[in-house]
Formats: sequence, C-alpha cells, structure tokens
Amino acid sequence: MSTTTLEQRVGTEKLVRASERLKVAAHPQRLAILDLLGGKKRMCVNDLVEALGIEQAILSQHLTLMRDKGLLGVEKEGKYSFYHVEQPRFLKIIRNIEHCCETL
Amino acid sequence: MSTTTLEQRVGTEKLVRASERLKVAAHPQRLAILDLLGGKKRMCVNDLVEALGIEQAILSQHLTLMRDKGLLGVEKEGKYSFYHVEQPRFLKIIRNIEHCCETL
DNA sequence: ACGTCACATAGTGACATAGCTATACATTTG
DNA sequence: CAAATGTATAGCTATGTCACTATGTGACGT
Repeated sequence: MSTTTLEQRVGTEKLVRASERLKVAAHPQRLAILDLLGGKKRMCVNDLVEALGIEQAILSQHLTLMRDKGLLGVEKEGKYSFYHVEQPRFLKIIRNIEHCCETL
Repeated sequence: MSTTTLEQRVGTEKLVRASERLKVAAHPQRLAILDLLGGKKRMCVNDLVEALGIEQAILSQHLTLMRDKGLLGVEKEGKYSFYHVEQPRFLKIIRNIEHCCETL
C-alpha cells in the first residue's frame, strides 16, 4: 500500500541505471546469451557461436555491449575470452522471463 | 545443466515477444508507472500525472505504448481511462529489478 | 617470419525511439 | 450550446539501435 513512487524509493539515477540494464537485456539474442551463460560458469566466444548459431561479429558486439553495461564479465586467457554473468541477481530476472514466456 | 538454449526451450517468437515487452519496460518513467500501477489496482491518467510528475502527453504516450504491447489494460469510464497491469507475472520482474537497484 | 585462429572494432544505411509542442477528440458541466 | 476537463494523437527533430561487411589485432603453431 505504498503511496510513494518507485522513483522516490530508489532514486532517479538508480532507476535510470536499472532501465539501462534492462534495455541491454531486452534483445532476443542477448536474452539467450544471458541464459546460456547463467547455466554454465563461463564460455568463450566460439562456444557461444556454436551453441547459439550467431555470427561471430554480431555476437562479439552483443558481448562487448553487455560487458560495458556491467551485465557480463570477461577473463582473457591466451587467445580466448571467457565470459560470465556478472550480476547473479540479474539472472533471477532472466529466469522469471522464461516463466513469463509460457503464457505470452 | 541444460545443453539446450533458451530459444530452443521457449521458441523464437516467444523469445522475441518477451524481449519486446522487456524493451517497453526498459525506461525509467515506464518502470515507475508499472510499479505504481502494480501497487494500486487501477489509476486514471490524471492520478498518474500527479503521482509521478510527468507531462500528460508524455504519460499518455507511455500508457498507449504499454497497452499496445500488452503490459497494461485500460477501462474507459466516461471521460476517465483507468489503467491496470495486465500481466501480474511481469510485475514480478519489475519487483526483482527494484531489488537489484539496491546494489547497483 | 608467416599463416591461422580467436576475437574485437569500424563504418554504414535502414529503421526505431525519445521528447517536445500543438492540436484533436470525447465527455461532462454550466 | 459553449466552455472546461480528461485523454489521445500528430508532427517534428535529434538521437539511438540493428544487422551487416570489412578490416584490425593479438596469440599461437610451424
């Protein structure tokens, strides 16, 4: 029974940052990436290319974007780049979305 | 330990529709609207204008967009339009985001 | 050193979205 | 009927995003 707004509770900046992250997640291929990386601990780019059937360049763009926005982290090892989900909490959101999909 | 992708599990179209809805939600003011309507049962446009301090025309655009994308429903009564959250499940996502905001 | 592999980035044109002002439309009130 | 109220839509410019191609870069094998 809150008469306060979300903005009053969490503040404008946080609301903006949350929406930025949501916007990044709001793409079919990026949802799939988040889901896949959420299941495994980490994957390199080529693994993702094969698992998802996305062009390497496109995938790389998605990954870079998600890394810049704080959704993913990366560890370079030799010529490989291993990506992982940075915010476990954000993963819960993704899981919820999958549930939502059932009734869409 | 799923070797299947989200896309394989829920289907491409559903994934696309889920991301479309997410994209609609991915806006600070629209997040605030969803949260506010999630708490109350329904509100008319003017109530929202006053609660959120958003210009009427802008707010109306947000509402129309969210209605078209299936996030909100509307009931007209005389000169009033009462909006409500159409998908309670989607609200859980919004709540999760609010939680996320704490640690952003 | 040369070629190859794994990945990242730049550039581009089509298209979508944001934010704004002005205006339209419908309903109620005087 | 005229004016006011509540809401929706149109039109516009600026900016952002998408998907794609091509090219760049570092690491590794020979």
